[in-house]
Amino acid sequence: MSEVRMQEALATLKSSGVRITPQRHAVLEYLMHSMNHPTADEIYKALEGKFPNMSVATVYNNLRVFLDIGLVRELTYGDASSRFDCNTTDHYHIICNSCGKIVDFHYPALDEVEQLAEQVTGFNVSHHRLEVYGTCTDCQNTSRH
Amino acid sequence: MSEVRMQEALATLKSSGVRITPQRHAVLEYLMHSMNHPTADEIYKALEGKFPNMSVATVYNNLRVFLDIGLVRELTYGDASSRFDCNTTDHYHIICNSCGKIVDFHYPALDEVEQLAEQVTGFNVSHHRLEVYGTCTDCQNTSRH
DNA sequence: TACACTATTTATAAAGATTATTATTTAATA
DNA sequence: TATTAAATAATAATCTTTATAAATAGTGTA
Repeated sequence: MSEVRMQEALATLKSSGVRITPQRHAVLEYLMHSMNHPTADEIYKALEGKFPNMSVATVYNNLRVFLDIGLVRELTYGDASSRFDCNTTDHYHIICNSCGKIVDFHYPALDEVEQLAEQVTGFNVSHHRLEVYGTCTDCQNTSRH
Repeated sequence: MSEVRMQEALATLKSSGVRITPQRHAVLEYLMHSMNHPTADEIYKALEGKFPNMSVATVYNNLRVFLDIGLVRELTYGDASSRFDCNTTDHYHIICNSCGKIVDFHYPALDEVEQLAEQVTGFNVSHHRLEVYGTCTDCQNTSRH
């Protein structure tokens, strides 16, 4: 979104010894300005005009790099494509059963659940994921006809 | 697990107009007696001895049937294979980062989260999913060397 | 029990997402 | 500018799941 975050991200990449290629820059920029958690293919198609020769593998490679450095998060849902989220602050997602739209929402991190799970199972807990499902306002309206 | 549950499941199938074929019976039985949320491929391989000519599609077809009737739940994790859980009572899963083992644990359903998400986003919430990740006791021990 | 009807199975191909491979190109640094 | 390791492009391969069509087999009925 903001130019500041983009500059910070570029600095993080540089300090990690990652080269800033035009394709890499474009993928990162698209992610930063995107509000809808795009898939790898959506990114690929969006940049097709600017980079007619770009390979899908390049998109995946760069997403992997960003993941490793912690610039983006991967959202995986079953057999469908992964989606990528450059907002790495603490938040959860609510997903529309009808159109698949993903919306962010905030909620105090569920530390209790982690603690209870740890006690009951003996696991050494690292993190958790939570998604809420439902029907978004748009789909509620269209189905009202 | 118990014979009673198996009989109930068969009755549910019959009353839904679903035929009880040997393959279907075997897949259901394997799921019922399985404690580790198997993948479609694991079920397929496990029944290979008994049904040398069985097709993978048959396993998927039957799992789909069981899903539709509500006898099993599908657990999807990114690009890896889906896993199937015949325990349809309210519970969550904790997953080992190291070996992938899935263990059940109970926790009061997170109604508050659903309510808050509904208020904040305007969605009409249907359900949620939550998974906790960590290292299981076995993997904690083996890594201690 | 035999028949008929339709669901189910099998075998195979196909789709779709992601990864692997390798030759070519290019960014960063001296 | 030259060098070198990293990144890209093009392609093939892998893996899970679904689609298709012909063959098989359950189940109700005569």
